[in-house]
Amino acid sequence: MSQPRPRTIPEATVARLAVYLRVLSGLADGGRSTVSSGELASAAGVNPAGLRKDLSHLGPCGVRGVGYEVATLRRRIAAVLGGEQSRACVLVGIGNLGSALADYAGFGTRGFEFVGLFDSAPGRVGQLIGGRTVRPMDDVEEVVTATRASIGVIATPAEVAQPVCDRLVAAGVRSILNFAPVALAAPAGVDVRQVDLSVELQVLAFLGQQRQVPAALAGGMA
Amino acid sequence: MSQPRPRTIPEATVARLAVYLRVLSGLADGGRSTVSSGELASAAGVNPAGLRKDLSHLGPCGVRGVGYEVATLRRRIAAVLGGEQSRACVLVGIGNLGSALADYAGFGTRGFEFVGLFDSAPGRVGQLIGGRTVRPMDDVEEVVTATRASIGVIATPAEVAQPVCDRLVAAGVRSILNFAPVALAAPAGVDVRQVDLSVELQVLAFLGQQRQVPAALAGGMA
DNA sequence: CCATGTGAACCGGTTCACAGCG
DNA sequence: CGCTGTGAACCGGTTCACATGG
Repeated sequence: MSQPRPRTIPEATVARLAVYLRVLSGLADGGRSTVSSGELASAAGVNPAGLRKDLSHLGPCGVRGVGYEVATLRRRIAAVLGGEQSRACVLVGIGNLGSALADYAGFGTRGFEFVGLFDSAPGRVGQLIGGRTVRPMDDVEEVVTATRASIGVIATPAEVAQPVCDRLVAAGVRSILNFAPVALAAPAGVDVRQVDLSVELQVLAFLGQQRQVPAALAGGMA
Repeated sequence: MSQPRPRTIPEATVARLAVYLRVLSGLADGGRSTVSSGELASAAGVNPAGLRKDLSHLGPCGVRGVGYEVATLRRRIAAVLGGEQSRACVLVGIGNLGSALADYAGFGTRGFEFVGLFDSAPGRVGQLIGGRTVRPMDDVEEVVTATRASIGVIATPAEVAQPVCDRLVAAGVRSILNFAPVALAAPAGVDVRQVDLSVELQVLAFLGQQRQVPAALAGGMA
């Protein structure tokens, strides 16, 4: 309400705040009332000093010599992430991945609501997924307009991702999470985030293979 | 075969190489024989200079004044990523997300083979997903040993992810891709990569909300 | 002449060490 | 005395501008 808003928060920090929020929710459910940076950091898989620096972006919110109050910190982070109000999302492409996303409870509990599931395959339309009925792609503009959905999730095959993106943007969507393996072009003012599952696996495999090579070289190089 | 191996490649570069590889495959299928850094960069969604720097880690592989030969570059990247040989993976947790992963063609075409799908729910065992039969969790050690699978993918609920991880590591898995929303602890020498779908959405929502605030402040601050 | 390849500045983020305070 | 909060060094990665060479 007033102006104790921190000017800006690094994107990397925002991503971790979301993780802390999840851990804090678990702690709160377990009845814990306070945590130290060390404990919270270890549960989140990060370095304690880094965690404290992350939290410093919200202004002081711990008690020196003691730690952080779970309930307070949780509320504080949720407020900064904008998690208090619910946000309407549409999801396009209800294949295996789309169904997984529609069903995933983690979204609902964080204030994201899928107000529309869309697919162009007649066979998919009408199916009930995560309590919602899949609608034909033709309805997408109407739903986006009616619900003022500002977030769109694309889980279609790569070939149709760009046209789907264009339609979403034209209908008023301002943020897009893309699971299709193509780089999407969108006008300025529209955020696009890319999640590429096979890239993750490829990086992992590379690191694994790297682990071997240096060991082998150690003998030959010295 | 010889030692023209670059000493080391930044992880961020490895991730992008995987993307370039996909784009190049598409270009090759389309019959293209050469590309410039600008064109390839735009298709991959990155900056041209950055792309050239990425490729420089493989040693010179373009023709000045012309561009890159699609087939050659493709083979070169595939070789560096180790994509020539097929790698055995096991996948634990065949819910919606697990099924999506098992079905995803993008893995197979990049040299990843799921040699075992596992779930502890008796109802899931025996199902046929992506051409493979789901096996009971009890078989996991046997399969990992027999196939020498070095990569494990976890798509279970958060509560069981850590014990599953422990079993995989004990059985010989050295790299783990974790989709469960918990930080996994693993011994040194085991790589763990975390993919958190709801975090991505949360970051996107935050950026979207940020877009509004500065605009509003502009009037009040001046 | 044009696009690659790269050295050098630049930037954001991470780590460290310690000052500050309950 | 312990844990938070933070300024300063540190590091990896990105961007830029230009030298290099077909």
